[in-house]
Amino acid sequence: MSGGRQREFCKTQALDAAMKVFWKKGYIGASLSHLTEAMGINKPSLYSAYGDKEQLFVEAVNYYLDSYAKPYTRHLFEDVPLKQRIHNYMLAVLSGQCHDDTPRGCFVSLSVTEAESGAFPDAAAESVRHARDFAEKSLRKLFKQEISKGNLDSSVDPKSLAQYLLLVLHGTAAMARGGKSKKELEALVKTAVDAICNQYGIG
Amino acid sequence: MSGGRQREFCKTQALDAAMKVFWKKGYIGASLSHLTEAMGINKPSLYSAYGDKEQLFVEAVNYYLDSYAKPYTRHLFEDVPLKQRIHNYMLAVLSGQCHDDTPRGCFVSLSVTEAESGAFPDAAAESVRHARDFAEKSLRKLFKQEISKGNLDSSVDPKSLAQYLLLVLHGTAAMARGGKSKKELEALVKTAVDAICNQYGIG
DNA sequence: TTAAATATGTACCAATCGGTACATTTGTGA
DNA sequence: TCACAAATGTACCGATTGGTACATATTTAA
Repeated sequence: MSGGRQREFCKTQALDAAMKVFWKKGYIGASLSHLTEAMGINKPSLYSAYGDKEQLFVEAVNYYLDSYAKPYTRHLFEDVPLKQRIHNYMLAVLSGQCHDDTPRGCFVSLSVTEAESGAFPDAAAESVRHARDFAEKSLRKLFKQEISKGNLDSSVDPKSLAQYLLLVLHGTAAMARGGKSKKELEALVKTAVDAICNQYGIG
Repeated sequence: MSGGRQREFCKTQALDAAMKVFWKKGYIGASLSHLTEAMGINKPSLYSAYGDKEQLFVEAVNYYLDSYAKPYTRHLFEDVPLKQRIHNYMLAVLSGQCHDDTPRGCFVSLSVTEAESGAFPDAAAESVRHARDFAEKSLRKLFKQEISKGNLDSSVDPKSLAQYLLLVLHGTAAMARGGKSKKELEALVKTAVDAICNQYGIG
């Protein structure tokens, strides 16, 4: 056991607060003043607990992936028809993009965009790419699985179908961020899922 | 006629350069150093010609709308079948999102997202909203027109159809920004347009 | 009780931010 | 040629940025 004064804040709770600041303001727009205020700590505590701004951001992205994004994928593997699983998944993600307790839109989609500004440190950009790829892998895994089970026609390209759904989710993320209501976006998602399922014969 | 020394740079050309900097780096990320360097002028010249950073941004958004975004809409009203018009329009916008001479993605979609960070001046946010609404209005106008012409079933909601297409374009903007190839995005757009046209009986 | 270890709070650092004062240069109209 | 108007270049402003030195407070191990 190591000696010394014990930390007066919960690292995970503070990380959650920091993540929301990054989500709201972006990496560049989130100043240390914003971060420390939201986390309820001061700068030396932040640097001793997380390293620096970039490492804090990387931890925030990983935390977001584990605590917010990953749980959505359970909808993809439940015991209901494929189309309904897709629908449930899409609506769950959308719900996260429109939640009252978090900023609007998708933290990862936003960060992918910001990472292209040039003012993004390497490790931060890498963590964002990793988070982005997670959803696509889950969807591709699902569709390959369904093809081998015979629930999905083998002429369907798992990659294309996955990318189409991600295209829609990037779209809802941008529109949610822009203020479009959850109800309108739900209708759009329903249209998009219906259209692609009819196209690919997913019943 | 007013006397005085004459400007040594072209206002439109400098504005084009400034727009690309905002497009690449965002409003907050585009510092005056970046801007003046790209524009080839110094700060006092910038302030005397455009006012301040915010007014320069507003002019940049308006310039982008007139010179880049609006010309795409001509595809919507040409003398070819409706589905092909939609397809041509979507591919033209996509092409602008993947052009080598400009940053990737859509300047407006990006700015709408950034405007929600809270650190966005009012006039800047307003000009971005105005630019965003332009595309939707064009599409809704088209579909209303096509319904009254009998080329589109009257059960189709012009607003929903327009929003679906914008959803797709916000999606391609995010994915183009994230590095997805133009070829892959073209295939996705084709899939999305085919799917919605089949759904709505647009031949 | 004491030494080492860790956390916290204050007060600071150089660099950069958006923006401007001022002297200089270059032009127009009389 | 002269007075005035406008653009440019330099050099600066206060505020904020990410980051840290250092003194103090609190803990464990000896």
